[in-house]
Amino acid sequence: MQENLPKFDSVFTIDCVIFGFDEGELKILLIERNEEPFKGWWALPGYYVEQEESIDHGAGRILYELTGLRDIYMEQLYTFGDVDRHPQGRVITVAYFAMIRLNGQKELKPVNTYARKAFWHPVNELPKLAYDHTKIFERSLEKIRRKISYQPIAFELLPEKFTLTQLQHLYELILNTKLDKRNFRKKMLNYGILKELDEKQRGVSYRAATLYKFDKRKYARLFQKELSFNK
Amino acid sequence: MQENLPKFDSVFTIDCVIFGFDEGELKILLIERNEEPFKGWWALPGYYVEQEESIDHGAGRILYELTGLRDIYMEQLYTFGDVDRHPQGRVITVAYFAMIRLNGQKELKPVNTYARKAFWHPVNELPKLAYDHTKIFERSLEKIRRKISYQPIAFELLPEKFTLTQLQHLYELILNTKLDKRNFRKKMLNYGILKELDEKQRGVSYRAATLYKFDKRKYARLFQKELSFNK
DNA sequence: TCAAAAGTGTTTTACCTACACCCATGA
DNA sequence: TCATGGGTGTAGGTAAAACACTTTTGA
Repeated sequence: MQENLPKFDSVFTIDCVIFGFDEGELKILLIERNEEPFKGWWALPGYYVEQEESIDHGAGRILYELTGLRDIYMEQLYTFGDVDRHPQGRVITVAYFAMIRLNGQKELKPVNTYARKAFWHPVNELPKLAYDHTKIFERSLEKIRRKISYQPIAFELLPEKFTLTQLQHLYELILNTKLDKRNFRKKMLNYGILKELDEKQRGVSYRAATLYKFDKRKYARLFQKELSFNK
Repeated sequence: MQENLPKFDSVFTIDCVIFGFDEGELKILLIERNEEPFKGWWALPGYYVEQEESIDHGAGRILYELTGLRDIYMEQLYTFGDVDRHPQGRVITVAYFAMIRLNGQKELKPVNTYARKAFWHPVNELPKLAYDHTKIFERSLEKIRRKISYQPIAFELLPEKFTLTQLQHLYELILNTKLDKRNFRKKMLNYGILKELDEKQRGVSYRAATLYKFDKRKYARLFQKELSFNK
């Protein structure tokens, strides 16, 4: 950096809101902080962006270091830049979010000692979080609610094979509402992005449900095209 | 800021994409830079965020200093943080956008000498802009396209009194498509957010069109409520 | 009287909504 | 055989899409 640019005591960080679905609950990934300020508090995984990395790269790196999770596709949510959001000075944070599949709940191992541990926490009973992380979380919840209403992103949270009822429950959870079973199934199947499998649910004490898979290619064709105003 | 926080040679800036509608064209506000790098180039109005101001505040201040425009409601668009986006070092920028009404095209007077002048430029024939500002502009155009498809934000660009045809032309311009006149009018009037005035267009050499006003209160009631998934 | 834009209605189609019963399975 | 969720269809309403002609005005 050349000298003729002003220098500020400014710091940027990244914070990640990672949603998962487990045991019938919507959860987010939290860490227990191992550093001041807010030592011992729970917080979103977040840390400083390095000088020589893009913020997208930083988001991936930080998530890995604090949780051991790798190669998660995250989307930028919003940038929070109130003056007093950090007790020690001016820290602007770029929030990212992602929805991921919890295959068998692998253990989360922070690589960085900055996090004492990382764990999944149900969104319904979140405690007070460090900094303005509660606000960041709330904004991300609004975001996925809005998004799920026009793109079936819920698949990202489900196991590879799932039943329509599981899918419906997830929608109901995220949207905090009840949906009509027949209408829900009709609509989902109509999208044409579900592949019905020959397989059925196993080990349930009631009629076993058909399993479905999500068809990524058809999904992309349907939802990545331009949104169009109705003529 | 306390000493125990790492210090980076990092700088944040704000860049503003301000849309206006004039002479039947969609325009954005550009400045001519009066400082290196890119001295003499055209760029989005943008500058450094100060230490003791929130980024929202910074956006308003910077726009005022570079253009003389005040009290414009801007919305955060996206944060751009590639490593090489600024030739002199690491600069992360938060982009904001707004759509404003050009009442009689007041002259734009930069308060800061950093901008030699500020002016409106049609979006269809934009030259190469400084930094990655072309990319920022393109992203903001996508954003208003998407947004106008579910919220009638086009009003913000129009004069207080406007005809339905003017409104339709603006939609067609932003969406880059032709719309059916009858369907367009039906849909717009059905929203119930337009007040028909007793007044007609004047000074045109054809049948004068009825003027309409935008009903802010009804608009707010309609579009600020929660989006709901269809049951 | 001509040019130019204003203004207007109907039919078809697609999708959303509401709603209730029988079926298959394991305990 | 019972409890539990799986699975299915139809009718009514609303909104979008397609489509063409008459009216008004000033030049």
